[in-house]
Amino acid sequence: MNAQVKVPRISETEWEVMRAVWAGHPATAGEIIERLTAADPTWHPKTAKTLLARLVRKGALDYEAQGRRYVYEPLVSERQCVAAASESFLERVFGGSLKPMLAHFVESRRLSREEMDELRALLENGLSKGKRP
Amino acid sequence: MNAQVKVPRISETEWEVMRAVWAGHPATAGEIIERLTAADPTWHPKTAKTLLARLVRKGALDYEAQGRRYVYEPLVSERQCVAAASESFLERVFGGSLKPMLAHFVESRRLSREEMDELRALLENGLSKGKRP
DNA sequence: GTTCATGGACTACACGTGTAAGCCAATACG
DNA sequence: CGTATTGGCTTACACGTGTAGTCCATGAAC
Repeated sequence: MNAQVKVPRISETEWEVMRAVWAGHPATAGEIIERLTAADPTWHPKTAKTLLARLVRKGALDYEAQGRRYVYEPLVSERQCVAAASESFLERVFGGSLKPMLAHFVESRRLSREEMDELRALLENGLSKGKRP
Repeated sequence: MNAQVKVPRISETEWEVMRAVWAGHPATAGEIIERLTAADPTWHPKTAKTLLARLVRKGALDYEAQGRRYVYEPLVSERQCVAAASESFLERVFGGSLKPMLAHFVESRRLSREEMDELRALLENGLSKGKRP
């Protein structure tokens, strides 16, 4: 189940579209556009359509004709894309060093008491349990 | 010292150049190119020069003529750029939610016991010392 | 059935980015 | 001093990206 498919490069704006698709699929262009405009009313339907087409061409999405309209489906999982983007970011901005990166985030943003606790718990578990659901 | 200067958008490749500059400045183009090729021999001097010029135009670097050559100096600090890039990444990939992001990294990469401890310490301090002006 | 609206395909276009080459002036070398 | 070299300035060019508009077919509304 881990075919390690090559994740295409997803641009900034394309990420928004992908997230709209991941939010629930299969989904028609209309539904996706609805989600996009809900989050940000400045989205232009035509723009969204162009992005959808590009994502299909890139191999990030697939579609299936359903009558006169398409239903889109992701070909790459959010996990995969998140992993790829994170890796790239880590490399580019922190030269690949994880600790400075984590330090930066923990420092830069105030975490609530709860978040800290949860994160701490995550640290504990990550070591002892290392299990992947 | 915190003029909060607008950080220009630094592209992937430009990051490499900036890091070479941050590594020690002022530095001549020659020195910078040396550092770049040291890290990655495929760097072409002309390409590096183009990038330097672009970074100057963008306002990320400044230079001062020193005889027939320039010495470059960053106009934006690594801290600033790291912060900006991190913010953008966090927004794009994790919708701005810090915790899932941290969770992802803690999960995805195996941290050594020491790193975990350090990170945990960081969490403790972050809270107890939370000096927020 | 004719018309309008909806949805997809194709086209447009400027700016960013990666990757250099060509040109020109000053300097170092002989 | 003349020449080769070095370093900067200008130009090139293809592909990616953000942002749409136009064209065309099909289904919905009358």
